[in-house]
Amino acid sequence: MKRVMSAPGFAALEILAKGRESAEALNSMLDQQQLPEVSTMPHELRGLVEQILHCCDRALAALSGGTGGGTCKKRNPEHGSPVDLPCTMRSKRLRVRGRERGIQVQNKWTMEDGFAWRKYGQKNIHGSKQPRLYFHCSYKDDSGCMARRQVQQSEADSVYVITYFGEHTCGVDAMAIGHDEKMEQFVINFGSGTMDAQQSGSPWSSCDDDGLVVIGRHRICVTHRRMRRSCKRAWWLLSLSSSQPGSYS
DNA sequence: TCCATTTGACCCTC
DNA sequence: GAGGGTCAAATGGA
Repeated sequence: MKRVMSAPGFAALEILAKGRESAEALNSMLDQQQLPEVSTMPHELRGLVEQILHCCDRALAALSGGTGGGTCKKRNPEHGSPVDLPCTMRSKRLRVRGRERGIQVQNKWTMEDGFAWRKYGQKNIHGSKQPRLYFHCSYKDDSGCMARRQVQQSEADSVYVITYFGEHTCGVDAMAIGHDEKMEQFVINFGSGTMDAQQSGSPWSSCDDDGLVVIGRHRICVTHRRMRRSCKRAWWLLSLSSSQPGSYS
């Protein structure tokens, strides 16, 4: 996916770099225990800091036109083209050679992260009471986005442990959209009508085939019906997360 | 009718 | 062979 860097793009890069710097500073403060009042939950804080850093890295990589930072493993490019394989029985699936190492993040309140995920599997893990859930990007079919994640709830403290694999190449970075804007600022426009997402019930009923979403200063063309559906879900999830104390929206 | 989720089976790695 | 990851048919909701 080729991108052209615009002036606002450079500005966003600058802001993201600054945000990353701040997160790193916070991380080092946690390392040195300089925040005694939060020492009761450094684990969660560490997870959040790592998540912020990860998000910044991904956003920076996306804006820079790359497919991701050097820390992320790429999936086997052959995956997802089962037609190339012998189709006897159900043996047309391909697997990645060797275990991938993902980026692990812990989240206390929700498994939502702003991206649109589609669940494709669930597995009871040996020695764990909580099942592990498997998700891939909702735009996998549309954009060939190979981002995946695994979610497992910790038995002890109900923390969601989320492990990310691969990079979002779908170009829809809902995380970047949702995290620096207040819900009150969200204006969502589908086709002809414009309305405040907070005031109306759901603005999505007015969408047409040339839908346009405007969230704060961000504009996203949504011409694919399935994509609009995912956006609708994302809007609903954002509404939910904004009402949860401590959520990172 | 379309799409997301569920779930059992298949396949791979260790 | 055990355990984990993914596929894809079945199912249900909008």
